[in-house]
Amino acid sequence: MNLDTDFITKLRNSGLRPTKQRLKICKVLFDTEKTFHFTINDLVKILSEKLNEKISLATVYNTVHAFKKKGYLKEISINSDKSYFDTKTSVHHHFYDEDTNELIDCDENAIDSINVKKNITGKKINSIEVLIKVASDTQNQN
Amino acid sequence: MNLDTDFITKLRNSGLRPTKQRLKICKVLFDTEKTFHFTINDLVKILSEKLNEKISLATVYNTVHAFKKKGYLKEISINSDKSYFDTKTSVHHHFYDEDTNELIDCDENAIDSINVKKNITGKKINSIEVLIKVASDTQNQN
DNA sequence: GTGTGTGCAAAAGGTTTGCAAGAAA
DNA sequence: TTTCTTGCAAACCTTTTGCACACAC
Repeated sequence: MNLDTDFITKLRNSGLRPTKQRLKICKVLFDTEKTFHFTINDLVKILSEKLNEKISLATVYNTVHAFKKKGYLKEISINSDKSYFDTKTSVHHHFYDEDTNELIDCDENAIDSINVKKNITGKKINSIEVLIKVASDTQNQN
Repeated sequence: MNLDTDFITKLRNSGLRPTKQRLKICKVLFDTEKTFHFTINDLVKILSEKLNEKISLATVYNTVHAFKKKGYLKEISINSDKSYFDTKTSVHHHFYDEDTNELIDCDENAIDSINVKKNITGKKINSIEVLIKVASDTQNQN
């Protein structure tokens, strides 16, 4: 498979040196047909537990932020104390399951495009994102 | 003015003892015709600088969380390292000014009601909130 | 070789917790 | 007097930083 070569090219093209660590992280994040959500902690865990790769925390942070800056990752806002990242970088909406704290992509056509009739003066809209909070139908809320 | 009495009643009705500290915090948060956004740090600053009230951090956290639990405050999600709270507790949308990190309420009728055509099976929708990120029109992005 | 990237440990925020002292009921 | 609340400091967790060493070019 030529994935490694692809990643090397990808990194080089964006001015990032294709180091061993970055390639490992690429493999975890982009070597899959599916996009997914993760926290830095998730990523470190996957690297160390599943791949037995111990990449230092600082390097993981550096890499994730570098990838975000290059547009390979997106940071997502949910009520939380930590940052979530998304390997799907296009603008899209999310469900947030309050029972499980899971973040789920919303089908592209499940929500009609949103028309903002009144914007802030002198500002341009960079993104419009919807967060739909859901919870179990039967369970009581507290 | 009977605001103190109002707050005392409000607190008592929700099972919270109307302590000196909680009443001071009530005054800052609810003794105004306007709703507003704040972080815990903002609140501590207002209390200490403007009102010269030094309420311990732990107490402010306790109180804000108690108020949130009782539905007097709402926590808002934006890409950030700290929690924002909102004294307007009804479901509504926000602009987030990426230049200034300011959170601005969106006019109620600036966005049409959103129709979610496909929900997660077995879950009920608790809220649908839109975050519109804006930035200066002239400024370059990086 | 030069400059960039990595790894470690320490530091820095924001938030939570444990516990003794104080206030409300 | 019993229970809830406060305040302080320490603990915690996520994220950032400084610096020496290592690697990519």
